[in-house]
Amino acid sequence: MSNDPNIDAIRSDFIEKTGLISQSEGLPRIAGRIFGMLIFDGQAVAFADLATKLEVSRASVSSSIRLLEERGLIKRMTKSGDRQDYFRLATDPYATMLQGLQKRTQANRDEIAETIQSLPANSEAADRLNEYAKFHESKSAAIIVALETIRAAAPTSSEPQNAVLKEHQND
Amino acid sequence: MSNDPNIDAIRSDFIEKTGLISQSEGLPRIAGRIFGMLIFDGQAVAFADLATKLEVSRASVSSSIRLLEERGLIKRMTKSGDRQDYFRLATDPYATMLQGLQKRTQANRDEIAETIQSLPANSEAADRLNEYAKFHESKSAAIIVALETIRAAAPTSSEPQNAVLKEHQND
DNA sequence: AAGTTTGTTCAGTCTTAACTGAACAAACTG
DNA sequence: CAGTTTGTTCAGTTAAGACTGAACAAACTT
Repeated sequence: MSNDPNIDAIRSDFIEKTGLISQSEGLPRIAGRIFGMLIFDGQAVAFADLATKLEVSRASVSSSIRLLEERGLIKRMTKSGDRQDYFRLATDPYATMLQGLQKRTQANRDEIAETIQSLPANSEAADRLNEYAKFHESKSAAIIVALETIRAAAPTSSEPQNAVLKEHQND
Repeated sequence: MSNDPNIDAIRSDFIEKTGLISQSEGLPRIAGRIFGMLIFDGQAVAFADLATKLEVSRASVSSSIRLLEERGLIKRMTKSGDRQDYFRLATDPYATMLQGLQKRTQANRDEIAETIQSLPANSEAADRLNEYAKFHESKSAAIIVALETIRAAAPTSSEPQNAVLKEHQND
């Protein structure tokens, strides 16, 4: 947090926003707030600080962290001389989010395509199911376009934000 | 339903799939099943049949129907000589779904843009928030592309499926 | 009129998942 | 070694919203 009370208010506000947005995308609200905090602060944040500043239990932090890690949106870091884990945004979290969304959309399309395949050849329902499949298909295609846009526009800075922190090797 | 037990199984399967897909998109499962049933059957389905065939209460049908109507995904019809309401898919439900998604995405982007505006000019957080805003922006733009694709590809048949049914004028 | 069919509403139940506190294991410190 | 800090796990609570049954109003039928 900053020493400017005004900025702190904006920050809290932003964190709440990301919490709500993430919730609408199927993540728990706390995970969204963590994500928002990492965006706003820009530096690696300590595990304990996440719990303290967001006023949630360590258990909640732990499980939300796990979700965000699994989705490739954040990275766990360590700091020599400090036993705590630190977290920062992954290198290109937005591309990764889009990629995940695209995969799920494509999976939906494939499921519908399967249903169509299993239909007898003359089935008059096939056309309508196909419309539905095409909907998912074009959604998927569009997300790929968005992915390319974002990847082109983001030659993401390769500088680590803090030389003392180093990537944690997990599995 | 058809008289072919095989097709009936495929049909039920499909209806369950649409239920799950819709659920992942923030609609109640029953609403998704109704949507799926309307896709598969192709004809207008009576209110009572929705409750019976999906084995859910009329109350659930009523509220899910309301959601689907509000989103512009289905239409209520009447049949002269029949007191029941009938339902069919709206003319281009997929375009409408994409439009809704696009609006919500754009609204998210705008909220973030607002936060950025409220930040003092020299704030070092601005760049990171802007990345986040651009993510939503390109997602929104991509959905518009999908919309155009779908609208171009769907010169939707203008023939009513059943001459006896007529559009219900609601408000 | 009384009775029926229809869809909605509302209060309450049920389900699911988010969230918590406490117990725990691992890694440290003294 | 005993004691602390750290993150995870697990059992249980809480909260949100999906779903139901019953009461209801409106539009019919007889």
